[in-house]
Amino acid sequence: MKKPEEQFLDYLARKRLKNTSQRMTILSAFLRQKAHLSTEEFYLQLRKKHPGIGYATVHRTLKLFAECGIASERNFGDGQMRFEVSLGNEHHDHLVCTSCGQILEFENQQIEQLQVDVAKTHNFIIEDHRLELYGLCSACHSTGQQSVS
Amino acid sequence: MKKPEEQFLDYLARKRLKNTSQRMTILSAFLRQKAHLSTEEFYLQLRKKHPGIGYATVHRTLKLFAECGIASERNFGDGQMRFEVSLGNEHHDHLVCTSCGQILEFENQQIEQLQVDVAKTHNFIIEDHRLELYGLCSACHSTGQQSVS
DNA sequence: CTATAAATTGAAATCCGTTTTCAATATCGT
DNA sequence: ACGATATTGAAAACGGATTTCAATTTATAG
Repeated sequence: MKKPEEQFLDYLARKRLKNTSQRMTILSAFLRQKAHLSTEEFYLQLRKKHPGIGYATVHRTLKLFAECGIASERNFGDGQMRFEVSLGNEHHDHLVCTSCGQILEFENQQIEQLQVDVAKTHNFIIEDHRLELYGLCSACHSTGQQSVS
Repeated sequence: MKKPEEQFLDYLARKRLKNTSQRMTILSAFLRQKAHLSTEEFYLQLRKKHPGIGYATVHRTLKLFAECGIASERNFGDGQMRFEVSLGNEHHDHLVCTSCGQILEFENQQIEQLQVDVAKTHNFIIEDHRLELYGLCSACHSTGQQSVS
């Protein structure tokens, strides 16, 4: 498995794009982050340490990460695009807490297989898929908490 | 099972909202439509027969349908909100063709059960979920068609 | 059947996240 | 170091969803 840094640099070289300090700063911050942050949230985090980097650059760089395969774009229906590290983090689906916003990942090979079966019966070729369960995470329902607002 | 018309009128009465000709026109057009239309697409269709009805009214009325349970909002990641008749159309997931845009529905009870199992192991209470398979429908891959553009 | 209060309507304006524009700056191959 | 080319940050533009507002329609009370 190639390292994300390497894969990104390869991609830049292949596309004749340039290696800039902003891109490297954003990459290392991105690889360090754990949560599924939106562009806005990520930008606000980054700005604390690197106030010089603009929102547009962050946005463009996250898109580059997605293009070169080290990140994947996610959309949990809240109107914000989110990015997660995908390289070295194999396919998984999500549990999204509607109370605290926490996003947990899970894998289930049986579900994956059943999806393939469904596709087969509809003569459909799967390119991608998404499965999200929305509800209350353990912490939120055990405290009786229903909402953060 | 209550009829959609009835359920909508009950909802209006309960909320002290008014029964207008626009709302009834939109309701009957909505119940008649088969595809998973976006607000914009639905509005353009409707306008052919009912040019007097404005986009804002269509939008507001579709939201009312969702509130009262006869429609459900869907988001297939293309940045458009879509509505489908949900009353009398039990839970199902979707196959979305990335070439022609067609949206097929399917149900799979085994997948549903596995989702419940996953939730249980994470001590998570499911309120809702979404499963979408993206790829090429039968028609699109059998003709070798890869894109409509 | 009015009169009146309240909800609705359509057009236009606003919102809000995403994406693009553009002039100044930085990078990279030579 | 030079010159061509890509990148940057700020601000503008974009696109779909939502709200505003004055005019109109509906429902209720008299």
